[in-house]
Amino acid sequence: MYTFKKEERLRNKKLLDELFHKGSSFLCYPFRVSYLVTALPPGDYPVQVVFPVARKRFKRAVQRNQIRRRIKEAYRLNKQQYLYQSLGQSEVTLVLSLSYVGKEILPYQTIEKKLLKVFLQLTDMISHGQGAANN
RNA sequence: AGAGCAAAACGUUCUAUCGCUGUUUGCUUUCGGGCAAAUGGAGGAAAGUCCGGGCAACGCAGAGCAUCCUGCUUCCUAACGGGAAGGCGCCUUACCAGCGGGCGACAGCAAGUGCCACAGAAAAAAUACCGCCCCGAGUCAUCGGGGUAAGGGUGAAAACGUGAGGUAAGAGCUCACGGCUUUUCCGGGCGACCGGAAUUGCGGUAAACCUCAGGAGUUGAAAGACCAAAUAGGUCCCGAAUUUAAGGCGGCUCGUCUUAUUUGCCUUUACGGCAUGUUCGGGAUGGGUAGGUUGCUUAGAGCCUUACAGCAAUGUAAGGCCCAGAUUAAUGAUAGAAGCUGCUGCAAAGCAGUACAGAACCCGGCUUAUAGUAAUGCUGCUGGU
RNA sequence: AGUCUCGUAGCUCAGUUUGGUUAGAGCACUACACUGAUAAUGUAGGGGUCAGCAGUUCAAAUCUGCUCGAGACUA
Repeated sequence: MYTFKKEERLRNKKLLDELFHKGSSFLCYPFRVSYLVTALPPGDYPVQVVFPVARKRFKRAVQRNQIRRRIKEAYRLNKQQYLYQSLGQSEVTLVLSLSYVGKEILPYQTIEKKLLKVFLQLTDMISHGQGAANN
């Protein structure tokens, strides 16, 4: 349930390129969210995700690790309730990237709050896009 | 006792909940895996990439030149630009000596070449502004020629320093003492070097060119080795079809017309066959790409303890131990408690802080960052003036 | 993980090879002149920790070491 295994992480280089070239994106501070609806056969997990933190913004590897771990933790604890359920209704698979574009390291509670907002906005856009395609 | 400097060593711990990843064992499986349990999971610098190795691929007859690096001696080491001990120089109370402490890119400028701005007479085989001395001229103001580096002044630096002799005035020109230096000899030391005697000489600069001595093949795990599906193309084999070139026209993946004169051989010609070229289909083969396995992480220049050798760096022997292995990249998040430091407070307690920083093939160093602890040493001692 | 280059005025660059006299050039900025006014032009002027810290040297932007920052390359 609250898992985060290899299969949930985006590990394919080609898919990653495709995501940034063809995918849609929006900004929800402190995240820049890119996503792509794929035609992959849905396995156990409907979303493959990656959390990039730019070296330009944070020089030290320790800082980047800290941010990435906090985002990962927030994602792990909340994805089932807020993301998978709403996606399960529309039966799509997603490739997702949550880029951190903030200038300082935010505390965990703030990150979690923002991430929930991102989930809300994302599911809204997905369902809207599906509806438009059907029409 | 406090403060400052140097500095070996250390550089948080525990509990709960939810996770990530390696290994082992068990169970299970649709043979891809899944589940459960046990157990391991960042550093003193993992950093900078400044040196040195291992390892790997490629290259390689030998010698010289070029380029780059190192530079007191001996030792340690797999090796080093690292370390240890020693020598020498500088600093350490007003001076000297010895000891103690700190620092030192510390071979050679007496192999050659170059450079030393401005100032100053002169910056190196020299030179004369003032001054000093001699000679000549003179209208007695001075002028001309010569000698002179002792004095003035300049400069970061001025031809070794002090005293005496000497001289027209001077000058290592000569002598005595002293400083550094070359060569030779004697003594001590493995050696750098030290002490003594004689002797040669006296600007600086080699992080200037250079000389001498020693060293360096190139490229780095994105090195390299292997695997088998899919896709595109290469080569070979088999089968089928077809067979020159240029131009024009039309309904333009094709047909037709004109010209050159009709791919080569067998054959009188046609048909046919073989070769060549093109197209299609099938098979084989080796190479490349996304991917996977390996290199790779239990067995080494490994860690801990003890003994011995050595002033020490370090070595030898014995016993014990097994200690991260990710790959869009794990080693965590949250909450609470404790420890340490500072402030407030009689106290209880409260508040604030808890650094620098994240493995990526592996080691040995160096350098840099670092909250807070901290063994130990020094910040001088002795003698003489 | 590895390799290499660069850092000089507000901006773009010289100067670094071979150390030396006041670190220059263009654009930009300020003042004045010209004009009814602006632009252009002319004259004058200000503005530099030569990325930082040490060392060598009489003397360092230049030579040497270390640090910081920026950029490029190796698939």
